[in-house]
Amino acid sequence: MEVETGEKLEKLQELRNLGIEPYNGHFEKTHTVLEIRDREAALIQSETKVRTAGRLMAIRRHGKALFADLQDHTGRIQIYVKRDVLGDDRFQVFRAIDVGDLLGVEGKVFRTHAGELTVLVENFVFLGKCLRPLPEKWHGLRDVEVRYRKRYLDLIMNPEVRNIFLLRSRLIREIRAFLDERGFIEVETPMMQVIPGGALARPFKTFHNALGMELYLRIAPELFLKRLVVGGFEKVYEINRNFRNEGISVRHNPEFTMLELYEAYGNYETMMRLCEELLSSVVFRVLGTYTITYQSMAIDFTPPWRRVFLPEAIREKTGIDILEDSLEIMRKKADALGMPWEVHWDRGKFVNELLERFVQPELIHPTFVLDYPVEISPLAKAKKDDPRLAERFELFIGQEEVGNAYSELNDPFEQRRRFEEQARKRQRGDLEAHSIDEDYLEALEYGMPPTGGLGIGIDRLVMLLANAPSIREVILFPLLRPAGD
RNA sequence: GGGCCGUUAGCUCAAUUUGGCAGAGCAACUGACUCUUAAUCAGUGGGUUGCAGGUUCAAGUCCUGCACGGCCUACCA
Repeated sequence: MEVETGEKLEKLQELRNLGIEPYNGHFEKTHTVLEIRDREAALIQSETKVRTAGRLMAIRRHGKALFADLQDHTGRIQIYVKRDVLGDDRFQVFRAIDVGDLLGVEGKVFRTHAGELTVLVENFVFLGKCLRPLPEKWHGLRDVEVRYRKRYLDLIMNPEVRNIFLLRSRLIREIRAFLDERGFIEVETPMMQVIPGGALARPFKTFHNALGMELYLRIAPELFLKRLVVGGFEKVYEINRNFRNEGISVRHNPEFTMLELYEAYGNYETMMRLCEELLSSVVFRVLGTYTITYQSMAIDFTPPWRRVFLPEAIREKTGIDILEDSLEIMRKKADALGMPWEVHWDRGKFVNELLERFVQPELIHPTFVLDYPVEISPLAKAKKDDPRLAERFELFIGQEEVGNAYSELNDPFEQRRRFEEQARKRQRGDLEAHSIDEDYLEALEYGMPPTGGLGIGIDRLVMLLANAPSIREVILFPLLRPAGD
């Protein structure tokens, strides 16, 4: 162990000499810190002895007495330790107690002359030794790399970080409550898949030894959830991890959390209404308001939300008609706009680029973008009045894509044609193109009802609500390279 | 993948434009102190300046390479 723990090890021995086994403590709480604060008046009046436990975050020694700050998962409270109250022997123990140690205390609650709510310690149980110094008490832990690598220290030291993850937990709980109330069933589908499908992305590959076969970590649960719709689960959802073998950025972590839900007899219109209701009500329940500020953008979740038609929006911004213009014309117009393009871009790629560059920056308030080209929507139903477009929308909030939904393609013949088109792209070297999934096609052949499906990126939603500039601030353990020495 | 920036004590940070004995606060340790709360007062210890080379009489500082991280960009739905 390192040098600075040497003194702490001596204290560990000192505790043992005083008859305390530092790692054998047991203690049952009667109150959390928050409960003590909430019930202060009654506790003081009835002179109730509370039992609470936590980590010592500061110690202020005063000779024959000391004050300390005890932190649990609900907050901090001051404790007051007096030799008068504990007696000489037990007060001695506090000579060997450090900031960072875990302690259970029992005593009456009172207010000091300075007005600080305090537990007067009459009994205590030592619950664990901290052998390393905690980061600085005032500035906390700032080093971003250390914060991510040692998230436990980040959580101990920085309450605003703890709050982000509490917010994340509440958000997910509210989403579940909303869907459960509406009769959705939560399910879990495979993370390890033989054919990674349901999205256009590169997968992680792994290997099953006993079966002697390659497997992929899922890039989406979509095709399995739709198999369940075939099976008669008419309303299903899954909140779980997806894995995509792509770049890391402030908006991308290789593993990230998605909500996907499917509703039989729905379509993208019903998904739009559901999405609007779900997110606006969940935001309101978690934050108590419909309006937030994200990175200096004022965002209003009050429904109804704006709807923008993608071909129209692009035409307005660029003069490009993504349906009528040939690739050649689109390239010329892009040149005129000063937008760089590449030879291998097809129409779908062009649309994405145009959307991102010219439309997306204006999508601050929640906005549905509708009418995506079918080429980039291989699992979505085409529109009846214009088969070049899919019954699909994406949801943008704060300039970020947060959701994606469509009327699910349930025609097995058409789905096969779409897969075959994707396979051609794949053969041409597009590693993100979808693979042909025969097993899924077979499921469709048994008949899938008309169905609406919706996916929502949970991490990005948490970023918005927590005003977090990086996805790493909302993922407890974001992926980092191993630390070098 | 490319560009820019960063890495100094356990933590937060200093270290003259233009190389000259590596410092402070917190934490730790010793002592005083029974209402303090960034407690206070007196004292003490603590560094392979991310790693490896190079230039120089002399490198935290200049140069090269590497590692890790951050931001931008690219890739990416």
